[in-house]
Amino acid sequence: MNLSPLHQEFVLHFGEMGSRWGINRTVGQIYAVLFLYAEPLNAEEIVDKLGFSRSNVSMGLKELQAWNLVRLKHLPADRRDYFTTPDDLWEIVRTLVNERKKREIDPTLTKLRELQLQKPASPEDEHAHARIAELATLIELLTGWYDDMNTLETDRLVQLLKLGAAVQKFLESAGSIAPFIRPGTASGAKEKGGA
Amino acid sequence: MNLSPLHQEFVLHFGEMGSRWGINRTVGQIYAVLFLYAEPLNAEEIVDKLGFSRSNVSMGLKELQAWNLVRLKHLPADRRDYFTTPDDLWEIVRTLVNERKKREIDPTLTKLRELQLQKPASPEDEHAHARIAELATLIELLTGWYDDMNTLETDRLVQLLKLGAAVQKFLESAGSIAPFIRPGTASGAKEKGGA
DNA sequence: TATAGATTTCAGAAATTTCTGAAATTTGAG
DNA sequence: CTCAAATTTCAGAAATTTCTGAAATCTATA
Repeated sequence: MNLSPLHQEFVLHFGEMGSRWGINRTVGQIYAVLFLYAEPLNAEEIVDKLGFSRSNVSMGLKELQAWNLVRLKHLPADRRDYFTTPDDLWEIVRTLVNERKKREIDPTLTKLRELQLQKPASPEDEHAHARIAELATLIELLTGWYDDMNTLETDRLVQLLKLGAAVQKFLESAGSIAPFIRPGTASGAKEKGGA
Repeated sequence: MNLSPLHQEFVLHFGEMGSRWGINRTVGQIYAVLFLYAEPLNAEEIVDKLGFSRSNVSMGLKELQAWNLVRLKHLPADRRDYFTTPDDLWEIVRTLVNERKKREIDPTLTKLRELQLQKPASPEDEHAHARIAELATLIELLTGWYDDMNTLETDRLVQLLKLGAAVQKFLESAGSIAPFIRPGTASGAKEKGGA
């Protein structure tokens, strides 16, 4: 590995973590290198730094592109592809969450809705049905909230995050507010399942 | 597979998704079965329903316990272990997020802090350092916010989620509020990286 | 404390995923 | 259009993960 100790340690860690996420070690390391360097890198440079085969790097980059996690750049008078990660970390976070939602949540929601159409054929099915409905409602509430937050400008978002639970203060005086919320949203949420 | 069509379809889906998450197909399916049934199940019943080997089920249950995702129950005059998932879905969500945070975020934050102590040895290291610092700050902001929200009662949390981006309305009138926030928090956050 | 039922452990088999080198394809400059 | 550089594809090798059956361990109670 052709990296300074600082770079190397970061890259190795990201590789490890990569496998706890959906992506694999190689992809994690490639991302880490791109993340750390100010300048865009081409595939050959990544090969040099990480010591993977050229084809492996190619596949890794392809996967990162599928995740929208890297940007493709071109330098004048050089037809190789160069890659970077966005400078703005919030852009990265948004992409990451969007993509994970797309892969890990949305298909489940679709499936749950589909299952809700099936006619239950036994008391056990009835119960499963209720459970599935509850789960769908909850996921809709969460993803609806997320989509909503995602429309906020970063500065606003950061303001809210810093506010944290203090935002709750407003809810106390919110008897006056609740009525303002358009009623037909992800809201329908059960008041709390029937334990 | 010894399951009604409804159960089976849900279980298979969860198995698939399980592998997109950190857990594997088997564990996902075991969880799915426990989630759907009102009554606690013992290992043998799971073997019967899913057709895995007894030892595989044993390992799967152990992993689910390590994730805190199942509860152990005992029936009178029966010394087998019975397993369920919590009735309250919010409890499940909280556990899930807590555990993923513990496994996927916290170790990275620790590592980043550790790397920040290293002395940069080149201009490239300087840049990497800045990047790492920025990332650490952002993660601290997010996890700080999460910890904060996690202290809220479920009802409050749901209220806030339903409010969604509308909560932003308060920020407009928040010149008056910002000062109230204790200053020494995850807040220090850079105003927005230096693109 | 002996024993039968329940659970866990573990080494190797099976399955899956990742990685490579070689060959094929794409691309742009001349 | 041709050629050389750059990238992608792909079949099989290597590595890793998952799964199993058999043996070991644990545990409640008679």
